[in-house]
Amino acid sequence: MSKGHKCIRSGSAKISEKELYKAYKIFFGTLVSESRLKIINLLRKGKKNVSEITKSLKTDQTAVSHDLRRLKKCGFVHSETRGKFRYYKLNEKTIRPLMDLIDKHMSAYCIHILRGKK
Amino acid sequence: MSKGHKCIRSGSAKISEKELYKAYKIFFGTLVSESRLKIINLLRKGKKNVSEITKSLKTDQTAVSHDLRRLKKCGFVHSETRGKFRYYKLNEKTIRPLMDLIDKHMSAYCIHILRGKK
DNA sequence: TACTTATATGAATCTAACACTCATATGAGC
DNA sequence: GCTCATATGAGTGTTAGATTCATATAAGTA
Repeated sequence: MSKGHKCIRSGSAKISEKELYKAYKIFFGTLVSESRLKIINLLRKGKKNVSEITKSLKTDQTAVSHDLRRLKKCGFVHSETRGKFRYYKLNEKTIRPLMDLIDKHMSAYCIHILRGKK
Repeated sequence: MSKGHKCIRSGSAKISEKELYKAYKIFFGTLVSESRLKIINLLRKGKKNVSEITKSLKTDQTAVSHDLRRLKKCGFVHSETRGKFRYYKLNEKTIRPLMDLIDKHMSAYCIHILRGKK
């Protein structure tokens, strides 16, 4: 069991360790973006459609759609279409508690992270 | 309160929104690295010194030290010196539960993240 | 003291991952 | 057919970061 390929179960599929790390990379890479983090923090307050997000962040619709696509791909958000609007909402099961933990961590380490080296 | 600069409290200091996002970026950027994730996952099993980590990951000591420095700066790990050895251990308060949540998330979304577009 | 082991740091280089933007597509409602 | 809402694709420039080398510090040991 500890020799050879390590495999991880994801849903019904088996994922190699290499693939898992690739997924991690995409997942966390999604969060290294001010605009996507702002979208997440906005959606923590409740569901919003694309126009609302665009207006709220004072940015451009195309950029928002690109960001939402990546957020959705990584499971940060879910979407729901109503007429010509598409509403996005936070993944309540994992992402909300995760962001709450991040807040907690940041309130303790933010200054440390920002201060130069060491 | 909602107009003008938003400020966040971190420990005893006040942090502007801009700085907060900078910290987020550094924090998550730390996780977009296979080697650092491997270190974290290794330390989830218990404390290890630098040589042990280096051996376990079959890599080079310099690289490990660089990674540990960043992990420490961001509050992922703490260290404790014993003689000429330095032991690193996971931050139990926030990072362990955070990684547990990530595991949970990954077990549901990993395949989705890996599959091409959409 | 000098030597070895353990760990950290600094600097330089090379590269890949993004953000951003433009142009366009799709699709709903009117 | 037109407008609004949203998505997609492709191209480009920028930058963060991985990696490596050379060296520093610091503890233990002979």
